[in-house]
Amino acid sequence: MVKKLNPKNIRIKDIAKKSGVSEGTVDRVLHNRGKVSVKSADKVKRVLKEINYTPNLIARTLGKNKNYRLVALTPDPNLDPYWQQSFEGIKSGEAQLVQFGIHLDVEYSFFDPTKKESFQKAALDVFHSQPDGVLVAPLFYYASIPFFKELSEARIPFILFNTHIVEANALSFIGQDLFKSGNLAAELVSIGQPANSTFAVVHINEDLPNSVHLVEKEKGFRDYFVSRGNSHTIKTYVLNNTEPLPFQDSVTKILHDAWLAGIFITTSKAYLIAPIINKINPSIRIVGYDLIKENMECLKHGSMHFLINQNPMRQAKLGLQALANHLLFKKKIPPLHLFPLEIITPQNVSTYLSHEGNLAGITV
Amino acid sequence: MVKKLNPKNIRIKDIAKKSGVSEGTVDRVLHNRGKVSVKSADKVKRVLKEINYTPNLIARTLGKNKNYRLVALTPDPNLDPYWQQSFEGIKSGEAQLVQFGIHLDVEYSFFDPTKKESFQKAALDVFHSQPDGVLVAPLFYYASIPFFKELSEARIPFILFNTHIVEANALSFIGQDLFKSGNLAAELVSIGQPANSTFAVVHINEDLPNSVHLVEKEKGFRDYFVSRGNSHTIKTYVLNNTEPLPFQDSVTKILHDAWLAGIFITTSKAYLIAPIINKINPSIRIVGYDLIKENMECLKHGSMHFLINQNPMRQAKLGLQALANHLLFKKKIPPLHLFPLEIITPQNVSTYLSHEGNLAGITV
DNA sequence: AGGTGAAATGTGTGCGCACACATTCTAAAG
DNA sequence: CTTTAGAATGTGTGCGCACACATTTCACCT
Repeated sequence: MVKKLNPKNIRIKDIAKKSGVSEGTVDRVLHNRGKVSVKSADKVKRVLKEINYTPNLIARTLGKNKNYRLVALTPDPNLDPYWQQSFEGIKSGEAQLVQFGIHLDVEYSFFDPTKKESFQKAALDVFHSQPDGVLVAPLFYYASIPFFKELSEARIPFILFNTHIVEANALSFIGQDLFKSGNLAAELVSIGQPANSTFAVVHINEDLPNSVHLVEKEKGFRDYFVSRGNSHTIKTYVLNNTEPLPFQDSVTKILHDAWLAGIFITTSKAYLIAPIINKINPSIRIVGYDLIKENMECLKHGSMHFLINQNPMRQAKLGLQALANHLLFKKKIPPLHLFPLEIITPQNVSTYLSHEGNLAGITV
Repeated sequence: MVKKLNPKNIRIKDIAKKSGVSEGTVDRVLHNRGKVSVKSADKVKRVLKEINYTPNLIARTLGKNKNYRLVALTPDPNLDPYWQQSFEGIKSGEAQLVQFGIHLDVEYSFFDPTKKESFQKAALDVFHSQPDGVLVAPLFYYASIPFFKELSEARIPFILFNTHIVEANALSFIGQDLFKSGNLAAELVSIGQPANSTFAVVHINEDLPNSVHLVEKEKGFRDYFVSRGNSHTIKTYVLNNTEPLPFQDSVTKILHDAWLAGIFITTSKAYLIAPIINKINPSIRIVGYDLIKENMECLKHGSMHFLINQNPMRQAKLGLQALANHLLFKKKIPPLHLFPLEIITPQNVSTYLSHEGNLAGITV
């Protein structure tokens, strides 16, 4: 095997030697710890400028014998398979970090994704426990703003995922551009469809005006047709009661309302609608969200045609890793990490499944 | 900040204490270095069984003062934008590893992707340099088999990407399932199209019988229609001369041959065809491969409708990281890492672009 | 000149592992 | 009973960094 001593990497020791001071002084300059004379600081800075020092991130974490305590503030995974996947993503990120000797104390604070008050209570708990970092899916705009203000003031770093709240001033947002997501849904629902078709946007089981993310998707959906001067008709429906019988009734009513060419469901609950629709009129194209087991069944059976994958698992996993990168490796975190809008069809769904999980490496 | 001493992680030292032997003995047992009495070995093994020891991968690399020399055997990036992206992926992987203090000597051996002999020569060079690991895109089946045999015998680990050669007995393959890729292309080209349509498969600028990957895609394409008992007609064309004039001629001939509803181009060269077709008959749907600049232009202008992203950048990056995981971290590498088949449309193409590159973390 | 305190600077240690090397044990030979 | 090779076992060191702590420097005062 061909091997040779590594000549490349520059250590603090090298900088110290080059600038004629001790390692301690270099360390103080590098970290702005003060207690350095102007003269010494200059010497070190000059050397730093001429060579390109990149600290060894691995060595940096070595001496860390402290445990960071992080809290994930997300909807209760037991209430929704979507959030179940998100939960698994955090677990998976945790496990990966353990492999590298990084033991995080990850705690959870769950809330009911349909209840604003539940979120508020959970957020309060999180703040009182004063963690070292927070990963949060801020589903409720107004309820979350004061929480973020508190965190900021307490200098507790936090990362948003799933729903972007720009004013939060978070360390980073990880998720998708929901407006573009709506654009894409519109494209998928209308490909190969005749002019003058009618499409429906259906929101299921949510407090629509308070749910920015759903509104954003619909905006994108409508924008697609408007900006292309298309002659299609778009209708919006909100379904709240998901009890089987009244639900079936409302779905049937939608179909009687107009002859639809396609339906766009803005949540991961498309599987509740698809089979009903399909029985009545199998030619209606249905576009939904997420690789939930039930949705994939519909894809396979042909009662649903497209899914847009929000990849909650990877979002959460990345969120946790970003927090670790920030706290332990002191890496710079990009403030925005937008995921691609993944299109799932009956033909490629299987390739997304085998791919989830087995992410074995050293990178995002 | 809430912190506390880490109680969790078990070190070699702990195992040594628990089993009443020294760290050295534990180390010898862990790595099968021999020179351990049966009695001691048993004591250690018993402890190992009861506790779940996971070595700290970071600490493992710390003492490594050797440089591993890796060689990437890929088509010349200057000859093709697709391979340019692959090249960038390797570079990016390298940079990421440097951040963690891992300095790899990555060398390159390029070949002409259209010339078998060029591959053979480059492969020979690689073998003679006796690297510590190889990352290779084995475009030519028969030419690569003896190369892999040599590597195996010399116990040089190698990873395949882009094209899978099962018999190679590689450490791992990273890429896509090309048969399924053909399935997907068929689905995309036929969605919303009337029954009894005619579709064309077009191979561009390749030695078809020698190019397993293209044949596999066509098989998948045809299989889709056959297995669904569809009444469509499929035609195959091979275009070799890409000089503007004769090329335009052959494309026009294809269109005169039959009234086509859609065309599937099996390489990343769809951009050569799309504008020509679009001018003659803009209703023909075109499905191609890869986020090459030229292809994306066609998407935006509407002369192309779907791309399947093979993600050469991430394939190559993962390949390099897998090699590092194997050599440095001694992680187990999954023998097959199949990428999802990503569907690109005019509406989601931008989300794939911003996403490339800014992969900042500690994981795949 | 000697003393003093704060500022500046330097030194030492540990993180967990791999591996080189030193030491101890054991059994057979003398 | 001693010697000795060879096996078995134990100890020490370095990787690069962060941080605690020890030491030096120096201006200023008595």
